[in-house]
Amino acid sequence: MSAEAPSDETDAQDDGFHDFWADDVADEIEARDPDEPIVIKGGVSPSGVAHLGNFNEIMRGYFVAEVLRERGHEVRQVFTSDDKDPLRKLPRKLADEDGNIVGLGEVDAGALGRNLGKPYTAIPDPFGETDSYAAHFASLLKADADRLGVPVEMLSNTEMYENGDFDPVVEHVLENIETAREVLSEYQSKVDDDYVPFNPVCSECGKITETVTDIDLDAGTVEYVCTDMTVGDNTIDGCGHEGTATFREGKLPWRFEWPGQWQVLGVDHEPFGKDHAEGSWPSGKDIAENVLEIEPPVPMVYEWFTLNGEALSSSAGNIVTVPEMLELLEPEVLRYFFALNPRKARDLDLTRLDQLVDDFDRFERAYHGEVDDENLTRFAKRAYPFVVDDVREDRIRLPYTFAAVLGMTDDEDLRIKMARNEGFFDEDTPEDVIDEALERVELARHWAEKMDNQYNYRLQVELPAFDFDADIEAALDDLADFVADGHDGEEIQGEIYETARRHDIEMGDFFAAGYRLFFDDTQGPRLGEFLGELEQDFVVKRLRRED
RNA sequence: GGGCUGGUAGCUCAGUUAGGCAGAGCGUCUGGCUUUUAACCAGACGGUCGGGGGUUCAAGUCCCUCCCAGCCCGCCA
Repeated sequence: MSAEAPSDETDAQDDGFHDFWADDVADEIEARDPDEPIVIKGGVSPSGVAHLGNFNEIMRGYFVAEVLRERGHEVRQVFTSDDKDPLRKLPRKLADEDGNIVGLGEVDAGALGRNLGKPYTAIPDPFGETDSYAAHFASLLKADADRLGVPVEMLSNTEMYENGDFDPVVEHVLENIETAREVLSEYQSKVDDDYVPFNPVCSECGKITETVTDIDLDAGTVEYVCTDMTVGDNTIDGCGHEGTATFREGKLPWRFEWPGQWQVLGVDHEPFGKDHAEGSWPSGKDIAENVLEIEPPVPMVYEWFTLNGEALSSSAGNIVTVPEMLELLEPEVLRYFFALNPRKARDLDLTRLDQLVDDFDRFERAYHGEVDDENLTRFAKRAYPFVVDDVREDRIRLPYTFAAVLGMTDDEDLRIKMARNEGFFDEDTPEDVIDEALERVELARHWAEKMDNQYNYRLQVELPAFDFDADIEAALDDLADFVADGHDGEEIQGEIYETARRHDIEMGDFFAAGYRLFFDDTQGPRLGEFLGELEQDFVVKRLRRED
């Protein structure tokens, strides 16, 4: 993704106020005079499903990364999978390698249950495709990032421990354990004089343990006992094994691990959700500054969005994945969604996706200077090049709902003709532009089907149930005769009006009768032209209400 | 109970930094395109900017207070 700097975007920069939030964050990062490459991180713990909510972590950082790249910096965007964390409870839903969401019943749940307490990287992939549960999850996220055109480097925490990347951090924290305890105890009441900020992996049962009995800094090892671990209301049994672990055979508690990642990776910026704003961030910042003695990254808190008015929840099934979204809209529309102000809690209402797409189209027109809205135009001038891969003027965007209407037929020529009739294409519109514009039809069609809304027109193969007045029936018979004589769609359309007038029936009632017969609905596409495209015998029989 | 972030038209949202006429799109309604629906054109309707108070010549914007929502304030991440 490359982006040219719009030439008319200047004055705002002088006084520290920008039209695109990513510029504000970029300013803050630049103000610290960071080493190149600038590192922007995101991260999650592998859970059951990689859903769209996780993409805040990736997309928010992405826009900042792109802004910095445009300003001439080298930027490395990384995403850590916190995959040395133990599996604490069984997920209720999982996503398979294609992003389809499946219940636990469809995988070997028993195998998962036996692995409670073990690091995600030590648990087999429930789908048997990749090396581990963690690898499965990471590959889903990576694939989704690719789909959205975001170059992000996936990093495994487990590997970072194995490589020894964390050795200096673990060593430093254990060396300064008094300070570490003191700082963290401000945030966690559990921290006392016995607290050891290191959790070894039990060499016997493979679970993460919490009881360290001795530290040997010279040898770089700790002694531990594999005791029970309390997780919420449940207890994960320890095996009682007493052993020795190196700094690579365990992990830091997350409150230390997060700042540890900042240190190891040299993180300059990290966006995080509102849940971290009050708990983890203050402690992470404090630990970074006063235990690790590093500068914490520039933070950015983003609001969560809701889906169809409810919080995202994989257990409640209220989630959507990137592949699912990309069946309904273009990647750039999804990118646009994440380019909007992160501080606003938004609702992603799938029933009103047309609204989101309309907003995007308007945003795009604003970039091209075609919208009389100063605020929107300023935002679009700056942000659009980061949202759309390939900035061009010749694109034609069919309104989403109109594209949905075109989706009632699979006949591409009919789609083109209808779009032409509505003025979206003219005689000079190049074929590839038309083809590109029509790509939206499949998306909008999926949406209409999935939502089963008013745009979900289906030609009825069987004669629907109906109840017409005698004069309407007579008018339908007349119209049938007209069609039987052989006329094109435009003529049929005209004749519908003529017939209705002749029989002195309400235009709306007559159209409603037509939509009932062909779509079993009260509305539909422009009827005459549509009938003109269907097989004549079929239309005649249907108008005569014959099976 | 304390803290953080939000609350602007029926819906989705700009505008809040740095006080200066309450805005857009969609929806709705009316009319138009000598043709219903979709689209398009014109117009209209639509507001206690969450409530109240304060500062100011002037407040959606600043201050105080209250209400509502989400999150954090055990553990974990």
